[in-house]
Amino acid sequence: MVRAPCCEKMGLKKGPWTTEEDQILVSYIQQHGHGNWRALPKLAGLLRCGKSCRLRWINYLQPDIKRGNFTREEEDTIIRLHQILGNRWSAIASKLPGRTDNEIKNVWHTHLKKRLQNKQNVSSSPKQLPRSARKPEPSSTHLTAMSPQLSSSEMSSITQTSMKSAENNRSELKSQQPDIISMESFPLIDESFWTDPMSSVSSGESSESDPSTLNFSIDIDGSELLLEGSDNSPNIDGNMDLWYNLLVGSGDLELPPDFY
DNA sequence: AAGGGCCTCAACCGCCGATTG
DNA sequence: GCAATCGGCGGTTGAGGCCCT
Repeated sequence: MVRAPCCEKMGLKKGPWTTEEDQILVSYIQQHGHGNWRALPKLAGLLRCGKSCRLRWINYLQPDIKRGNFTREEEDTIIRLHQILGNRWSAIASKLPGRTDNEIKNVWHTHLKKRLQNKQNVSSSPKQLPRSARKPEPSSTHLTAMSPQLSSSEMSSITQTSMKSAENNRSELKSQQPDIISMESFPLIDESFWTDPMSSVSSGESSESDPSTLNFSIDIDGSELLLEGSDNSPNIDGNMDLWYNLLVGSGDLELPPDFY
């Protein structure tokens, strides 16, 4: 049974790719596609491992790769998505056509992280705390399941640094509050949400009970999810703008001046 | 001009979930 | 059901270029 042993690295080349290797890889994939990455280098006549070939193709040789500096808009998008998704580079990359996860990861670590840190330092003042001080987690977001309703203390436990941790938190909450919330009533927003035509967002409106609260309801495959932002919440500050811009795609809402 | 430190980014590493036999 | 591989992901590394003194 099973396949040939994996990672037979003996005799395989490492390090930077030559133009000859690039040409071999490109012409092979153009002719045959990349059915099996592990078998590809052998079939193409490359002394590389399949992983190396895959990486080279995805990050550099693919025809629709966009080279060159990131635009300000792209950088802003990365920052916003990172606030919500955390270090899920591939998910962020999927929202930036022509950009790869590796490229985005690099630009984050070399430029954007510093940019955020600098702006936070510059915007610090006795009357205005830095964002990091006002927000416990960089991407914390207040989510409310439309039905059933949760108390504010219950909601605060659904604060997360990424969608992945959000899933974990919901699992935790489910185990703690089995009668209050179910996974079915609190659907996960993942990558498919952003492109899934079944998902839709209604425009934001102030809560009737609390005018400082802004609600957005999202229909995900028939399940309604409410995003709730409140001035009273230390976690929501700024994030309603993020949600709104990302979900509704409006450029009208401006991020706070100290955001960057 | 030299060289030391910093920055950038392509590539590698190791892990994990999915898939396969 | 189990074991092994595959594909994909995020973290890390290091060579080379750039900048500053």
